[in-house]
Formats: sequence, C-alpha cells, structure tokens
Amino acid sequence: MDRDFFSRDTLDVARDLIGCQLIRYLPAYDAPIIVTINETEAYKGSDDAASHAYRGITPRNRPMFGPPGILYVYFTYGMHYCMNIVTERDGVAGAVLLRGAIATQGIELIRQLRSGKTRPSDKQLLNGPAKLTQGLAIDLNLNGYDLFADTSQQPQPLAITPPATESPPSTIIQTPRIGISQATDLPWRFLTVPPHTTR
DNA sequence: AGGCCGATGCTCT
DNA sequence: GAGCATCGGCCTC
Repeated sequence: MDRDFFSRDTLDVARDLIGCQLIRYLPAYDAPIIVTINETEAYKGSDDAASHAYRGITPRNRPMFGPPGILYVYFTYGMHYCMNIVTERDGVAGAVLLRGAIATQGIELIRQLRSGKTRPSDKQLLNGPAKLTQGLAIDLNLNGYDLFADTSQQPQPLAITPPATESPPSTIIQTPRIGISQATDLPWRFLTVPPHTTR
C-alpha cells in the first residue's frame, strides 16, 4: 500500500479500506496492536455539506486539504477523538473516517486502553470511531502524521497494510452516514455484512 | 432492542 | 453561543 492508494476518489478509498489492517506501535509495549477495519465513511469538500471541509479551510480541518496518506485527527464532544486518512490530491479536500474495526492482535492491550467499567464483546470493542481511537491510543499527537513519510524507519507509530490474504473477501454494503445532520441522503458509509444474524 | 440524556470542551459564527 | 463525523448508562418495551 502506498500514497497512490489514497490519491483517488474518496468513495473508492473508503470502500477499499474495508478489510485493511492498522498496525499500531506503542513504545511502552513490545508487540504491536493490529486491527482489521470493518467500517468507514467518506467525507469530501465543498460538495459535501456534512464534511468539516464544506466551508473551506480552517485551522482544524487543514489536514483534509493536505496530501493523501496523512492523518486527520480531531477532538469532539469534549472528550473523544476521531481519526481519518486524507484522500484525493494535495489542495483538494477529502478524508475517510475510520468508524470500526475488529481486534486481530493485541486484544488484551486494546481492552486495557479502552478501560471501561464493562467488558464489551469483541464485536463491540472497536465498533465506533471514538472507541477505535481509544483502543489504539490515538489522539492529536498523530494529527497530520504521514503514513508514508519515513517507511524506512521501523517501527512506525502507525502503519496500514492490505487485507490479509488468508481472510476471505467479505461482502461490503453501503448505507447513509451516521451521526450527521447534513447530507443524510448520501450513502457514503461502508461496512462488512455481519456473518449472519441468528435468532 | 431501542430511545433518551448527560458529560465536556473545542470550533467557528 | 450553538453545535458537534460520540459514548455509556439508564429507562421502557
């Protein structure tokens, strides 16, 4: 995976990110956290009323106008972080919000970082954008981080890889985006179909 | 299973 | 000053 992957239409990137893996290295721990993305949303620019970039560049949304492959992390509701990967090309706004994932490796550490009172199921552990950043210990320190700047320097704080070849390709469905009040008709949310809903 | 609500502080008008 | 790309707890069905 390279910068060209993200230098495409935001909708295509959002769809193709499903199944990709995030690798998170934390200095205090030997083993990395690895999660598999299963839910994303596309956000564009002046043509997307739900996007932070809709009304042009501001101090907060500046990364969305930057080069593809960098992170756009923002703080919201006074307590949560959400992470995006920037798309399109330098100067054109676009980003994919990472909304959910399944723990693939390091689930003990993820549970520690989530540190809730309750013990969510594996499915509920990272099924939300703020849960994902909490489980991966991602905050504003990684805002603007370039996934492809120094790939020779290992380990990187955060890296992304294509879907594991042994994992069967899953069916991807498209729905309206969640938690927004503008452009609610656009089906720009992508997620994997649950195995099967049993009774 | 689903709806409501409070927490909590930044961002932009 | 209003509104948030949210979450978890508590309530009712």
